[in-house]
Amino acid sequence: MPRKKQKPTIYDIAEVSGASPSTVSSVLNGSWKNRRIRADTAQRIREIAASQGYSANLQARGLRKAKSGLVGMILPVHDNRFFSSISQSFEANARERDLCPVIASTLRDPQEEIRTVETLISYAVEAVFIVGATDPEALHRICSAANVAHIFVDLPGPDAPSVVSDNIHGARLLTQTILDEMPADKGQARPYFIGGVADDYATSRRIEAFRSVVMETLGGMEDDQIIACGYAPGRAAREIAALCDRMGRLPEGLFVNSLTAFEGVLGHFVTLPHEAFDGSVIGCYDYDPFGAFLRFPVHMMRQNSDALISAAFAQFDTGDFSPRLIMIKPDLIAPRTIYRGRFVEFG
Amino acid sequence: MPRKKQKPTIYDIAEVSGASPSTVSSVLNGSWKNRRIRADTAQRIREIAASQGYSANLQARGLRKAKSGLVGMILPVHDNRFFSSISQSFEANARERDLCPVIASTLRDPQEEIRTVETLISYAVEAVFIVGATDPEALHRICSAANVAHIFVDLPGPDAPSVVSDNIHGARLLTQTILDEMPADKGQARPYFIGGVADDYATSRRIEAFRSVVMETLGGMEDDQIIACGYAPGRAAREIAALCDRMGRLPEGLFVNSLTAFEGVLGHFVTLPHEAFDGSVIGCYDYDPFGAFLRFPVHMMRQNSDALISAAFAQFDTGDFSPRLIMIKPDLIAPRTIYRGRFVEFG
DNA sequence: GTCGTTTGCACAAACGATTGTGCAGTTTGT
DNA sequence: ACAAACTGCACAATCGTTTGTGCAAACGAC
Repeated sequence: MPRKKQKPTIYDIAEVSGASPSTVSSVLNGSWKNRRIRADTAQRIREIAASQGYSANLQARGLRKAKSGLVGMILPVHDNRFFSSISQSFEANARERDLCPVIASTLRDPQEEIRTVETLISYAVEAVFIVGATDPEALHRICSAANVAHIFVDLPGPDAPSVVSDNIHGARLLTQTILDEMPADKGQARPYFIGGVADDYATSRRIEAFRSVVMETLGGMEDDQIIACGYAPGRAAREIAALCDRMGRLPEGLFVNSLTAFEGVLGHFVTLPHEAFDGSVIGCYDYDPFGAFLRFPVHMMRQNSDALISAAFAQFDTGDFSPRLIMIKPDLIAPRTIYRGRFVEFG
Repeated sequence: MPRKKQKPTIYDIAEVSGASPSTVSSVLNGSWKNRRIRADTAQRIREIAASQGYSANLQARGLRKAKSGLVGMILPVHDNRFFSSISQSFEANARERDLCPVIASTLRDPQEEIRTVETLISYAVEAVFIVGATDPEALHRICSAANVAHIFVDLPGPDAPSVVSDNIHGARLLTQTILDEMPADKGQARPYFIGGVADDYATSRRIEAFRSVVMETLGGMEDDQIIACGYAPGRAAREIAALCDRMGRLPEGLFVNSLTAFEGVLGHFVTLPHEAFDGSVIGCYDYDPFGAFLRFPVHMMRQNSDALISAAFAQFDTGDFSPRLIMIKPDLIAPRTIYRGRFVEFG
């Protein structure tokens, strides 16, 4: 019932105010000083616009300026601790720059990634942030053919800035922590790495870091200490069970390479008596607060999603989209089980 | 290096093909049959468009058609299990309808909600889905002033369709389950409700349901069995500690009204000996899989985010935006602790 | 051979903004 | 008092689509 039915345009305001559409436009978008519009004219127009409930049609503006005010991001899924945290940072950063964030999940489907990026480009987004892409090359080709700025996050891509987690640093730190906390007699210790796919970008780096720290610290390591059995919990559960079986106990150190693998590991751990954990140090690359509810302490690496996105936007701000690799260190989260060493009370 | 520099337009295609822009347009958007374009002309144009890497400028199209192909959703935060799951469903539903989802989080800030909805409207979104709004009235006014379809989700709003979780049903079911599982002698039992804010939309309904089931089943209930102490874990921890202190044991039944309250409750529970849980049944309204890692079983209600969003889109599809309240039943998740009754092994 | 139909497309006007340019009137400089 | 400079705005083109309308040529019926 208010006004006619459609949103007022600058033409409506122009008519009411007696000014021309161009004057109205420049007043309303702030360019009126350069256009030498009288201050009181501007004020009058602004009042009329407000009273009519005017707001710019951003599609028209976008069409004219060949910019949309939109900034796109694609990621594998929303319902995941890491990615939803990425989304949250992305929003904040986009809004700080007066951009409207458009976040799309592509379910790790290369075709869907391509379609989605094409759609974003058709909306003339000012940049595309590509998080955890499965086919970075294809996306890069599309974006650069359309001359659209793009930045890879979490997984590096070709010929464009990439902001990734510093897996080497993180894995070295976690491994070092595990080794440090291990019982005194480290001579014969055989720490294990479990989970992940060996030629994944992230996993391969972590394995490398794990191996080098173990070699440096313990002086030796064998290949069977790496169990890259994928991400499925069930598989990890079987592998850890088999391992414990062979060793007759838990390994002195265990580097679990993902939450899902950790879930599997836990599935086996619950079958073990409490003392089983006494001589072991557990670390998990990736973070979930439920770690605080476990009966034994876990060192966890939390990927710094905030820093990843902030760094990506910082790069965006520079306007320089030449290739480079920016590493963000993840955070080591100290064990924080709420069972705080009172296990004995539970017996 | 490919082509000139900018994306080709229908004019470019027109020039190459020798057809007029309008012909190209109608071919490329599918309206060519009604316009009596020869099939082979259409085919030729389509091939040229493909070879030039044409894709429509969606801003221009949106401007012309006064529709954008965008559909907006606002929600409090991304990094939350429930809301990120909502996002995931929203995406899927939007894409099914060939709409591009724009999801924005507003951090429970009424001003931000308003600004965001205004922005979405300026982009001519085809509808706004409003999830968990803090100021539904204001948002309704804005949308209806701009004549934009909107649907409230999770928290009802005025004068528009609302799809909400069936709190009454869920809370009745959870309460009933707790009471059923309680030890045989229910005569003197005093189940408790803890967490939430009593005049919240959801909490008030849940309290009402809890109360009525308790009255029906046990024949009586006192006001102090409702401890609506808010959502902060710390507060819940203190309240449950004080309660246990007064009673000298855990209550026979406990209805925990949110994950955060549950976190607080757990903080106290870890100080209790294992036998303390023997005579108690715990339920939590809201779901987190970490429940599977606890030493005692927990009945959890999972809000059905998929069903909520699907129902909202179903309503959207009808094109009928008159007020109505659609209730979605949440799911009761059976206890599934991975400690599967082997507690004794841990002593 | 004439007169309606149909076919196949081109023309041009929108959509709502932005922005380069033009042009009266007023002010300033001398 | 006359040119130069400045003020304050209006005009019109433009961004890339969509879509109502117009108009020749081909076709059909008689």
